[in-house]
Amino acid sequence: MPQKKDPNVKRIQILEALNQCLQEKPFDKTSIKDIARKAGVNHGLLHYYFKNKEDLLIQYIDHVIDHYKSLFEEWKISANIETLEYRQCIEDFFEFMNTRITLDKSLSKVFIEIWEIAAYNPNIRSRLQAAYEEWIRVLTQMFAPMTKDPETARQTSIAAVAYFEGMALFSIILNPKTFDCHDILKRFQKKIIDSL
Amino acid sequence: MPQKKDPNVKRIQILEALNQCLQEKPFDKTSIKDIARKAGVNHGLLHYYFKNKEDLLIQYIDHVIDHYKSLFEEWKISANIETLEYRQCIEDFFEFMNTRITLDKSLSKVFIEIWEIAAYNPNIRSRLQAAYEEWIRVLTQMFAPMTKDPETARQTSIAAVAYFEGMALFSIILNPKTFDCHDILKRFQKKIIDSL
Amino acid sequence: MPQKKDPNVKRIQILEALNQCLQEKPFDKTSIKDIARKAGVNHGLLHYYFKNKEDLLIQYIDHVIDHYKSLFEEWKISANIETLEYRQCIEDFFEFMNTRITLDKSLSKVFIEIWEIAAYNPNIRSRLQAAYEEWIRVLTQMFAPMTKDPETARQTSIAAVAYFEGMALFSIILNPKTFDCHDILKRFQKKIIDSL
Amino acid sequence: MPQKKDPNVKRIQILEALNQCLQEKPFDKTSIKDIARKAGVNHGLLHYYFKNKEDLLIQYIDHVIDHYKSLFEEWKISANIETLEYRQCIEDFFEFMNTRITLDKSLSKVFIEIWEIAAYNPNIRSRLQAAYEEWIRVLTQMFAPMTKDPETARQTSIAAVAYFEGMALFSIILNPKTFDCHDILKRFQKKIIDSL
DNA sequence: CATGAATGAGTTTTCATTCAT
DNA sequence: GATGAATGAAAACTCATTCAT
Repeated sequence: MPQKKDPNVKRIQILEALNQCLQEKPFDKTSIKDIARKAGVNHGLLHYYFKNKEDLLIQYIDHVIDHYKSLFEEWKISANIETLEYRQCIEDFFEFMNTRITLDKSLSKVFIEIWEIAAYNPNIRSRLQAAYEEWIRVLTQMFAPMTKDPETARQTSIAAVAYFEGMALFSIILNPKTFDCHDILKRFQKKIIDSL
Repeated sequence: MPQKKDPNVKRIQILEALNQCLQEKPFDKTSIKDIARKAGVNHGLLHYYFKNKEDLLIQYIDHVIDHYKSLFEEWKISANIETLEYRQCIEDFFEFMNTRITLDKSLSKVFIEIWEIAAYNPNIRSRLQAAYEEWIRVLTQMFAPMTKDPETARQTSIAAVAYFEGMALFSIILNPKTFDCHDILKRFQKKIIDSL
Repeated sequence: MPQKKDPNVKRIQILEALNQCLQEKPFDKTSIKDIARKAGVNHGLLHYYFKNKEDLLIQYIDHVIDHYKSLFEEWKISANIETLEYRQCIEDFFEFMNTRITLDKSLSKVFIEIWEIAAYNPNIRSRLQAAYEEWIRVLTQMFAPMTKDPETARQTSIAAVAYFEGMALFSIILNPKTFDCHDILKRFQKKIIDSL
Repeated sequence: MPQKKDPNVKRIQILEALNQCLQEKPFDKTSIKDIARKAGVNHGLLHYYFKNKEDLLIQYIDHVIDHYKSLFEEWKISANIETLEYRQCIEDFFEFMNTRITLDKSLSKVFIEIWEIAAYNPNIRSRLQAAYEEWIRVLTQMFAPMTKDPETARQTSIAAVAYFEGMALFSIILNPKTFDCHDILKRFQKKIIDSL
């Protein structure tokens, strides 16, 4: 017996199709028909689920950010934060970040695309800002017990996230043969912790 | 009587027009006519100076990178590197980077656009790689005398440049009221130097 | 317990919804979904009650013409025609026309739309012709006792109806502040009667 | 040797193509490609000469109204108005109206279309209003010397134009076999003149 | 060199219609 | 009867590119 149709199923199927398309072409060069083809649905249907291409984009970016967040929630549960020392907790978190986010090439590629869109589109930018602010806030809370003042914790967080994003960028842009991304990430994460 | 015009004059006029256009719209949404209008020339002429839109883009990116490099050459001359201590030299270079490049918002905006294009276009990507490689090499040479081994110098360079690019990104994406970009840049540049 | 619903109830509900839609947009720019929304029914249902959009249009126009006719029948009953003089009867009829039809702005607006459709669609045109023919016939009968020959009565009827339709058009198209539609209508209706 | 190209030549060629299209289909059902085909030009060119379909429509309607006006100017010159009696002048003008405008079926068909568009589009409506106001003003000036007060002249003009437009409508909508449009027009034009 | 008219491919979007549930 | 997901045709519009002048 077919279960009751959840309109979200197809909505997410389309968002995932867009995600795949963004591995090949930037959003502006990806046509509605490209996405529909990849999703295996009729292109007209995209306009049934999404008001227009911009709406699809916004929902996609929210979806990516949500994915990000749920990865973090997942980690929090499995990491048993309460049982860890401050330092250990940060180290674990960095490792989670590295393997699940910063070095996830398809995620990084998508994020370069999102940065560019956000640079020109204030609506998208404010959504992205909120996500970064939250990420920075989480990190600030982790750093706080180890720093002499909250401002230092916040500044370190911003610098750390900037560093991660720069490395994510390089993982896509630079020739992977010429440097070991994970290695460099870890080395300077250690320095960040030591410097607190 | 005016002597024969240098075809480069108009070529660069067009490239600068594109630069201005990119402050408003991404390349894919900027039409040939937009650029021609901003350059004050007929749109048909763009196809005389550039084979096609992609060729214009490539020449533009080369032009941006050249601009970058000449900024650096300029600094090298005015900084009297030979007369400086290692540490002082690096500090001066960082300050030059910060004020002339990383915190130049219009340059950062353009770079976000170039990253995105490079992420999808191997031809552009290899050009961008070469520029980053050179930049990293310059920094590595500066760091080398202060580190115990060349690998450390190179890794530190990559991490430093990643950090700068991340901060450039944040200067465009994040709300400028919520953090002081220059302040954070300087603070962690000091840490980088100390850690060598 | 509700008895079986009369399918006509919903049919007319849809036709009335179309009538409302036509106050805002022409038929070609009114979508099936617009009409369904205004009628408070599912859009798929429109294809149960009407073969297609053209069929809906035809039924709508028949419905408007029927409405017209029943207005007239209503008037005939309440006016006690038999008790009136010829002249009085015509004057009363004109007044009924003016207030209930010609100066009913929403009706006039719909009629301008119907004229346009009829101009291009022979099927609609023949329906509209029949309605005008009947209207002209009614008027001819009223005029006949006062004219020297039936042909004069008929020609006067046609001219009179053309005049009314022209004034209905002007009530929608011209700036209402620049002329008093009712005033002009009455003045020349008097002349028509006098000229018989 | 080809004469210098006047961009108006092609512009008007396109407007005339639209005019032909409007004999077959209403504007909303006429596609840009239909018009381009009839004009014998590429459809993309229509967007070169006209900002969009609405702009094309507006220019078309202005063109029709201008055509109307130049017909009138032409008549004024050939009619030797100054040499005519008031009554003769009006009679001549009515005859000009009948043969060149009211009974020009293709013009009437187009006007029914314009009425409909004007009923829904305030921009078009105000253009049409201006044209009717001018026409009414011209007629008012002709009537004025023969009426006891200017208001009567104006009201008679409005009624007369309404009558002509109603007859133009009937020339398209009613079965031409059932009445003689020109005959009826003339008969009641005479009555109008007599009643002044 | 410079102009701007002309082309045609490609894009988003709308919408009547169908149909399984 | 009623619903809403799904389809596909057709529309307006954009734009890089070409080319005659």
